Amino acid sequence: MGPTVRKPGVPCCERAMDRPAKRATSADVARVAGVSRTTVSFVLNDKPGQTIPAETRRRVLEAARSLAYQPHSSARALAAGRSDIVLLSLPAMPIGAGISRFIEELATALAEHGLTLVTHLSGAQVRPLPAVCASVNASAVIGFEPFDADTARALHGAGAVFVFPFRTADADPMRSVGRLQAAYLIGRGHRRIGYAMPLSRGLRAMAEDRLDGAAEACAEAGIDAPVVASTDLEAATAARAVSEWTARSVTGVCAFNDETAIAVLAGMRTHGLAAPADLAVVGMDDIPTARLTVPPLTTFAFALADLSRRQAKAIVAGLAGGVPSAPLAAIAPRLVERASA
Amino acid sequence: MGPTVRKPGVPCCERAMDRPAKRATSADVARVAGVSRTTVSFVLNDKPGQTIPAETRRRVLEAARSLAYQPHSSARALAAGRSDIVLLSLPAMPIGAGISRFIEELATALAEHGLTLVTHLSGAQVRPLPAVCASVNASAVIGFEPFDADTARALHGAGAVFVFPFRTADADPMRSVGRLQAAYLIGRGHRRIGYAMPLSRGLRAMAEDRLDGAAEACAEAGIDAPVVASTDLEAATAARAVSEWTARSVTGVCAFNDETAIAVLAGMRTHGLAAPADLAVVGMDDIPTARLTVPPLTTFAFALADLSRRQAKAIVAGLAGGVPSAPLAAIAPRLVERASA
DNA sequence: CTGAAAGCGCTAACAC
DNA sequence: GTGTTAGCGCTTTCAG
Repeated sequence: MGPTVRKPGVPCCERAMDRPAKRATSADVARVAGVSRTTVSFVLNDKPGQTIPAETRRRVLEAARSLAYQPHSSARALAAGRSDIVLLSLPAMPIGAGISRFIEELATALAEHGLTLVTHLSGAQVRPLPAVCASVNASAVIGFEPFDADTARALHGAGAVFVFPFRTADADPMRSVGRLQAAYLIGRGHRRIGYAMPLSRGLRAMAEDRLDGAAEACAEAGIDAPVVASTDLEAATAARAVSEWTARSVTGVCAFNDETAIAVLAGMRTHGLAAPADLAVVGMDDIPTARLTVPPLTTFAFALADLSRRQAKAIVAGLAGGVPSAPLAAIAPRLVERASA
Repeated sequence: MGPTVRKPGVPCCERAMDRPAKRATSADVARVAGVSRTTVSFVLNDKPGQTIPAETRRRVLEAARSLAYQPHSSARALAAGRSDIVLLSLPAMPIGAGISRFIEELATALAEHGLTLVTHLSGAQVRPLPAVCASVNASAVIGFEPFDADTARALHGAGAVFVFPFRTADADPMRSVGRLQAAYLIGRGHRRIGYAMPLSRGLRAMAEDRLDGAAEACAEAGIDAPVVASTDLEAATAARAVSEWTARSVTGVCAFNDETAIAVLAGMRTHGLAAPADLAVVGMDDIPTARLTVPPLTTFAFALADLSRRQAKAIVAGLAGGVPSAPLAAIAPRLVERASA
């Protein structure tokens, strides 16, 4: 391939500077500003209840800037007894634009309160969450999936002050997606519902919850529980699932998520079936490519935008010793109606 | 929706225990084991060159376990002058199964060396990387995208010892994807290549690099530079791009990534065109749904698996003061041949 | 209003 | 081999 011309100024694989460039400490700032470290600490954190002369303030700020002073987070955490880190644990599932956006907004909202969000992709092999939490010294950890009792205990033990799974006592977002999907289908006159489970083990627990929700909706409508069939993201496998459904006269299927739904669509294609006439399918997530299928996928999506604000608020309140706000429970997916159901 | 039955033992929105459950310190362990803190530190980190009696070791370990001792990471980082945190900066793009897997493996490889990986989704609004780096006190930061000089400098200033963008001096993986895509098409006899750019601003820089690679391949083959058309993930927009290509007698198009490729396929459909006969399209990433399109998408994918091992190795070496290993450069996407080109 | 002093929990020279 | 002793950089009472 040969050496290519590099854009100037773009370092590639850089080592530390020869002399590790000792970071300026708060003592340095104090010296330059001609005040004590205490004063520096006060103005930099603008401690309430302190009345520092404007001139002194200015000098300190000026000194800090000129030295490119960056408080040492570990030292601060050690002294203050708490870090400004919030850890977000993400399940092993594709992170689409929706979730990215949620994360971005959550990070922004948290940043406004001086908190830093980092994420940890949980996975089978990876370090357990409590260990990561301890490593980064997180003050709070947020989970997309509920934590089991052991994990929660360990998290507390590792110093995490609060734990905020999305699932709350009042409502289970996972359940509600299944519920909403099934209810939508039932509302369109379907009396025999199918459920497309992912074959992937990692998604199992979440899928089971969603299925439960769908089953609840069926029960309430007085129809049979969903006919469950599993599939991976392979047309052939999905085709088999489709056979099961048609054989049992299912007319509408809730897919675990959009990817699964797209697989179902592909499976239908190999049978020469078309949605929604032959079989209606509804997905979940509204992934970017959901509108590019034939027919465009009817799906649901979490309104992640305001969720992020609420989560941020709850965490800040929690860290401040308050009680997490109740509205956290009121998270429901919204319908994105297209043409597949 | 009504109250639903909760699985027992699954906490929902948990506050810290009433009494914050003072974590055991190394002094506690020392007391219980009847030794000094130094000894505790030695056995717990099993410091090389120390020869501690097996019996003492056992007592210390036992005491640590019984107290559920967890070293305080901030204190450790402060004293040792370096944390065990590696920060991975991810661009604002969908994280598919491939990247997830890469991250998981990277985390595992790093964990084997006592390092903890956390990730940060970079985005427009979000806190700048150096700030996050400082907050978590990362020892190293890895980027999927290259860092500009300012960022790199700031990163060092924030205490990050090493910076390892994937792009190296010898080879540019981004460029090479464009190159490979175009070369593949050229190899199949196409003499007039199109390039599908994403409309999304965030992807722009990456896309430009890939396009450069494609242009290089064209130049080397002695054919015209790619005909560039932009599209978002909407069939109508993509259809317009397709018109541009067909109007300029393009017969094969390289798409920025699979999602863009799928959009192109959708755009072709609205024109009644079929791949690869009317227009060949090749994607990049091998996203899960790439095999579910009609026709299944021919695409490329990074062999992330061994990349992760090499990155981990390089980082460990770098942290130990060594020189990052050269083979980092040799990262090339592999072809996933299906039917769209 | 500002400074002195005491740690936060841990590591690492250096003695014993 | 193990304990003693300094700090790491910062926050935070408590005097001045």
